[in-house]
Amino acid sequence: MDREAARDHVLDAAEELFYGRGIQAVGMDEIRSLSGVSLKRLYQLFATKDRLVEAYLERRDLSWRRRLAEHVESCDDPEGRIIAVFDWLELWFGEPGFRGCAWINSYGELGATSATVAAQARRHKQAFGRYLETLTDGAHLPRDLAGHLLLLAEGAMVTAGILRDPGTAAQARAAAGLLLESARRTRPPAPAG
Amino acid sequence: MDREAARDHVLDAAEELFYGRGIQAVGMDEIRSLSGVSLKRLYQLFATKDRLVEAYLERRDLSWRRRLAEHVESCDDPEGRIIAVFDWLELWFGEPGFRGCAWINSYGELGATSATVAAQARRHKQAFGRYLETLTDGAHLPRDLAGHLLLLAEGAMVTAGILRDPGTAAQARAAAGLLLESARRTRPPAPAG
DNA sequence: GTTAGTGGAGAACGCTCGTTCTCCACGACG
DNA sequence: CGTCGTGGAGAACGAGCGTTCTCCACTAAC
Repeated sequence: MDREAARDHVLDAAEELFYGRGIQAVGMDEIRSLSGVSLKRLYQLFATKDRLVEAYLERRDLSWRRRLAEHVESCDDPEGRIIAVFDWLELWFGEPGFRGCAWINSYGELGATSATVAAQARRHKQAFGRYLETLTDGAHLPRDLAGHLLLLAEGAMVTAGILRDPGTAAQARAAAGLLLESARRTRPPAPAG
Repeated sequence: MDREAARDHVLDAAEELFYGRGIQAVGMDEIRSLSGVSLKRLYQLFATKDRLVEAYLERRDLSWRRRLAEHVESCDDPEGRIIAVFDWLELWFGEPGFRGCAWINSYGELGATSATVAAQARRHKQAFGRYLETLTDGAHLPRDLAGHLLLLAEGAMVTAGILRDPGTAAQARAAAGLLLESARRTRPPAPAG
């Protein structure tokens, strides 16, 4: 197994275990068992557990935002794209093993003791917020709306994780629709032609 | 120091440390140091650390909901009470040492490994949700609104904790105002008299 | 065939921490 | 005055875990 493949296996195992059970609850031995990569090699790839955690959050950030963007961009209507964010949340919440947002959970676990984890959570949420702004910009709607949608989406992630209520995403989408409608009223679309 | 006073001191220390730094990051020795209660006595009051965590979350649940209710009930207007929830969030977010919601953080840390903590987080959020329903009921507004407000409030707690943006509560209040307005439009207040 | 190098398996080390134990000071009672 | 019980301080124990080390099998070059 070459270096890249080993790295991927380790990160796959880390993501499954850290996300599913929490970071502190998972030992390096378990990462080894699940990844099939020896402890020696593991420490050659990631010098410390902290580094592995960092790489896990980093890789998940890229894939999470890519998956969201791919779903949203399958919709052509600018306002429809905004709603599509919440459709995607619903898909995500329904995935087996869903356990809330990895960054919210990591922040709760390590935000107070690890500046790195706190910064990664902050960056991830800022990136998500900026993405929502590109969507409201694209629909010629005020950026305030993006901020409101961010709060709704974050609340939905938390609530879906803790309450395990499958209706949470639909609730969030409904609220997003109402906010979008309010925003449209204050700034109607530019006249066609 | 009698049993009750010792118990209070221990819970005060536990709340300060667990909330401020995370549960797993704080050892029983530190609880002893800060509370001034000997380890022996501490274990007489709480047989295990798990029990202490349980008692911490339990007591904080009661005080958090009481503080919220006291602020909300200082307002007489039924719709004003709904907005007052978000005013109180702003006060809370501004308190020194604010670090997000204790239950969201605990759930992120221990939700996957402790059924007790997961259940306490769930109960706390359900109680908050029911409280919001009493407020929408009181204003003769649909319960859907309460669900939407819950998501906004949860999102605000998470975002304020992670992003440390002091404008978060105001954003949430503005969004709540828009949702309230939408809801009022669909179900106008009963005619006076 | 011998040897040097690589990598795997897992034992070992050192630290942290939850929990228990030891020892001692002190006050109450005979 | 002696002794017994209570409670405090903190040492000690045992488990878990991050990290390192040891040992060995295997391969390739000469």
